[in-house]
Amino acid sequence: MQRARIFRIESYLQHLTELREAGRGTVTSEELANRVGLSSSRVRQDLLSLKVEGKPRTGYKISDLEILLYSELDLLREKAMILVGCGNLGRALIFSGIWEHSGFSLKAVFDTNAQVVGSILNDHTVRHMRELHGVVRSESIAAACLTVPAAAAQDVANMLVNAGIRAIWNFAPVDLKLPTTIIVENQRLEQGLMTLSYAMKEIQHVASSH
Amino acid sequence: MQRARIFRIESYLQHLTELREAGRGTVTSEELANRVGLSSSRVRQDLLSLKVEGKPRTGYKISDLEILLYSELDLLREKAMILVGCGNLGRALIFSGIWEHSGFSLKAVFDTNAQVVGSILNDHTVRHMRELHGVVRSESIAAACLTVPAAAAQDVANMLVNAGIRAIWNFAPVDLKLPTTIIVENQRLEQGLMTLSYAMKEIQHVASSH
DNA sequence: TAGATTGTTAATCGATTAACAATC
DNA sequence: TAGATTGTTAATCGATTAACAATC
Repeated sequence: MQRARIFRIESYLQHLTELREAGRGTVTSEELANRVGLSSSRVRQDLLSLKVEGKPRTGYKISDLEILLYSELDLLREKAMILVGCGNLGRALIFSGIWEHSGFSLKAVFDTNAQVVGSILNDHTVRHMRELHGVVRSESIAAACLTVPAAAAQDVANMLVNAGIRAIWNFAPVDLKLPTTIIVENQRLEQGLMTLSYAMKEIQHVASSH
Repeated sequence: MQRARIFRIESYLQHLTELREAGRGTVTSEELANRVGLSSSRVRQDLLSLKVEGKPRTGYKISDLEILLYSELDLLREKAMILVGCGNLGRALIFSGIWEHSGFSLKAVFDTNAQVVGSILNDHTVRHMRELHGVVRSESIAAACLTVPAAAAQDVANMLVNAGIRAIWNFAPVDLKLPTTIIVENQRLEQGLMTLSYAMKEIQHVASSH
C-alpha cells in the first residue's frame, strides 16, 4: 500500500521538525519509531528505500533526513495553486499556516458571490470566477483547492480542468467525474467523524467485556 | 491494517447511498468493487466478515447492506458532541452537512472571543469556555471537535478531558498529549496537500519517462 | 576495546486475490 | 435448466518484523 508509506513519511517529517526545534542533531531509528508508533525495523526499511545513510551508535542526521523526506514528497519545489470558494472553509484555509512547507504557494482566490469578490483575505484580493481561465493560463497554475458547495463542485471542477489545472484538492463531498489524467485528492471531513464513531464503539466493547 | 478496512466501509456506504438514490435495490460485489476501485473478492471478504447475506445472480440488498455498515461504524446511535473554537474552520463545520449521518449530534459550541460569544451560528448560541465544564456534565457530552488555534489546542484539550470528554476530533496541527483512555482522531489538513504534491511528482515522472 | 545501532537479508504475518463448488 | 454470482477456502502477494553481521 503506497499510500500508507506516504503517510508514514509525513509523520516522520512532523516529528523530525519537532526534534530539530528541540535542538537535536541526530535521531536513532528506535526513537523515531517510538514517536510515530512504529517498529524501528519499519523505520529503517523506509529509510533504506530512500537511500539515506546513518551511523551506528549515533543514528541519522536530522537535517539530512528532513531534506530527503521533503524532496521525496517534492515539497521543496513550490507549485502554483489557486483556491475556489471563499466561504468559511475557504477562508479557514486561506488564513491557515498549511501553505508553508506543503509544496504549494497560494497565488489567487476566487468566488462568485458579489459581496465577497473584491474583498481582501490575507493579502489575496478575491477575484470573480470569470477571471479563472485567464489567471490559470497567465500564472501557470498547476493545482486548485476546491471549497465550493457540493452542488457546484462538479461544474467548477470542469472549469478548472478546461483552464488547464492538473490537480485538485477537493473538499466537496462529491465524487468528481474528471479525465483520468487529472489528479484528485479528496479531503473527506465526514470520514474523520465516522472513524471516531467506530473507535468509540470499540473502546466501549473493550470496557464492557470485563 | 484495521484502519484501511474502516475506510473501505466508509467508501462502500457512500456508493450504496448513491445507488439507492438512483433507485437501485440490489448491487453485486462486482459492481460495488468497480465503483470503489477494489476487486470483487475484496468486497466479498469484507461482507463475509460482517455476516451479510447476498443471493447468487442478484447480489446484495442495498438497504440490508446500508444498515449493517451503519451499525458496524455505530453511526445509528447518536453521540452528543460539542465544538470548541468558532473561527472560520469551526464555522465551516457548524454550517456543514457532515453531522447528518455521522453518528454525532452537535449540542453546543464554544469560544473565548467576546465578539463571538453570544452570537448565533446555525441555531447554536456560542457559549463562553467557562460554561464548558457544566455543559459537558449536564448534557453528557461524549466527544468534542477541536478547532482552536494550535497554540491553544493542548490547554483546551486538557479542559475537555477534565470535563469528562472521551473523544476528540482534533483539527489543530499539534500532537496532543492526553491520557491513553482518550480517543483522538487527528484531521491533518496539510497531509492532504503533501499527498497531492507527491502524486503530482509521480505523474510527472511517468510522463517524462517517455 | 565494547557495545549500541545501522544496513540488509530472511522469516513471519496479514491482507489480497484466485478459484470454484454451491445455489438461486 | 443454464448461467451468473455468492460464500469460502487455498494460493499469492506484499508489508512488517526478526535477526544479526558490519561498523562506528
